[in-house]
Amino acid sequence: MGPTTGGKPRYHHGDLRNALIEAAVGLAAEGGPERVVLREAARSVGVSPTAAYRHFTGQGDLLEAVKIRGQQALADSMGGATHIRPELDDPGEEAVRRVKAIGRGYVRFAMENPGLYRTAFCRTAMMQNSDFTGLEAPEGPQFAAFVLLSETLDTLVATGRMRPENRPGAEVAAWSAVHGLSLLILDGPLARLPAEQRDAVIEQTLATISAGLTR
Amino acid sequence: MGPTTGGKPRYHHGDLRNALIEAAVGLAAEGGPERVVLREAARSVGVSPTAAYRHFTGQGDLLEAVKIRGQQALADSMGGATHIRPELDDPGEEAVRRVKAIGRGYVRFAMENPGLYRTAFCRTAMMQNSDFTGLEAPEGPQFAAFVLLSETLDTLVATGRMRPENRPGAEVAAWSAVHGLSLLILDGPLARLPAEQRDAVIEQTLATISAGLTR
DNA sequence: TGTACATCAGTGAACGCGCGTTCACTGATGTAC
DNA sequence: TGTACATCAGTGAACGCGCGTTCACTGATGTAC
Repeated sequence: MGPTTGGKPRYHHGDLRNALIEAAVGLAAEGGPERVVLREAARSVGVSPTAAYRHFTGQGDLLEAVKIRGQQALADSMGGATHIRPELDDPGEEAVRRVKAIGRGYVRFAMENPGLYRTAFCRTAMMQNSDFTGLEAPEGPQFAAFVLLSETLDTLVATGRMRPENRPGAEVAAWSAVHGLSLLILDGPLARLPAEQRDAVIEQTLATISAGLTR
Repeated sequence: MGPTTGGKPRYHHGDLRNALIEAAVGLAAEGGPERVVLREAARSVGVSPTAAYRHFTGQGDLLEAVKIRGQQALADSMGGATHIRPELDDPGEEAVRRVKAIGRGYVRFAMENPGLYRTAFCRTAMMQNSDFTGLEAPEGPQFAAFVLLSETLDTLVATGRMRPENRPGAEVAAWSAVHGLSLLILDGPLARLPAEQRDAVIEQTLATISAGLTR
């Protein structure tokens, strides 16, 4: 049952936690993690700030929830980027193509959702509580993209495109490249690059990293 | 003439602008860009907040100055990382070694100076005023590291290690990899990696990107 | 060398702001009998 | 089916905080004559 059933606002919202997160995601999309302001999220839902404390321990807790949503959105977007038919006949070619497609999806998401992307990678106090170290595939939908990348890299090995001794840590190399590229485009010197040159530089970086992985 | 000449504080500081920047750099080193607080910098220099407005248009201007200092510190650190004697006999080998050394210096600086590193790449309003687009070598000591990288990549081509058609945009690929790696280590999932594995992953990433550049 | 005066570089008090958070509370809901 | 009561989910006012910034000012410095 939705919160607005009946059309009139009710004293009990019904799904306030989610409504607050969605409002906060909207704020993050507009202005990044520093725009995730508890009072403003409450305001835009039409509820007193105090009400938020029934559902979150505080502002940091809300931000953490938004961060996870951002990670999920990134994962979803990247998943979509690899579904391009038809697949190439050669499975090795196909795996290489997929690695690049994943990277392209990553950078595109960052460019299309800069505030949310920044929020997905912002510093938070909760960080040390996670057991994800970037090397193994963890549980949870927000890590789906990482799993997708890992599997594709495995295929690279299985098809003889990547040497097995280069496999460990390959996720990190790939991730580093697209993450760094995204941030240089969003916040760094590449921000002022014309779209055409920017796209060329993205392709060049994807080519370089995939060539390195298949060395 | 230094500001503390004579030992007693004087009404006219003599070098307040620099003193404020240095205090602010210290704050940035402790807690990143959000710790760069005009009032606190003034406090630690022993001067009223208002005095800062004789030397900066406001907090953003001070932060910008700190950011440039951070970029300079990074450049200095990286420059030092390449000065390893003896050079290798083969100039091609030597250029490859230098590319990796530059990257290693970059990541090490980030790990040793996390707050300052973050500040060097933080978003500021001034950003769009710069004419540095990440493709050409600009003026100024804070870009020395970029110039160093460019020259080394040129050497890679000159010695036949890199194909000329891969040269354009190569800085971006290299920079993206070490920038992304640094941030994943500082703020991301790699933060909780044991030092040994972390170092292995750094070397693996440097190997991958340099292999990609010399494809 | 001395003096008047413009200019420079500081002071100190105050402002408004919006935040996160806490407090005592009340309206709505659901459950035991 | 009705009623008493515990519990849940909200309200509204208030707090302290520290920030960036502005205002009218004063002490120090340097320069023209």
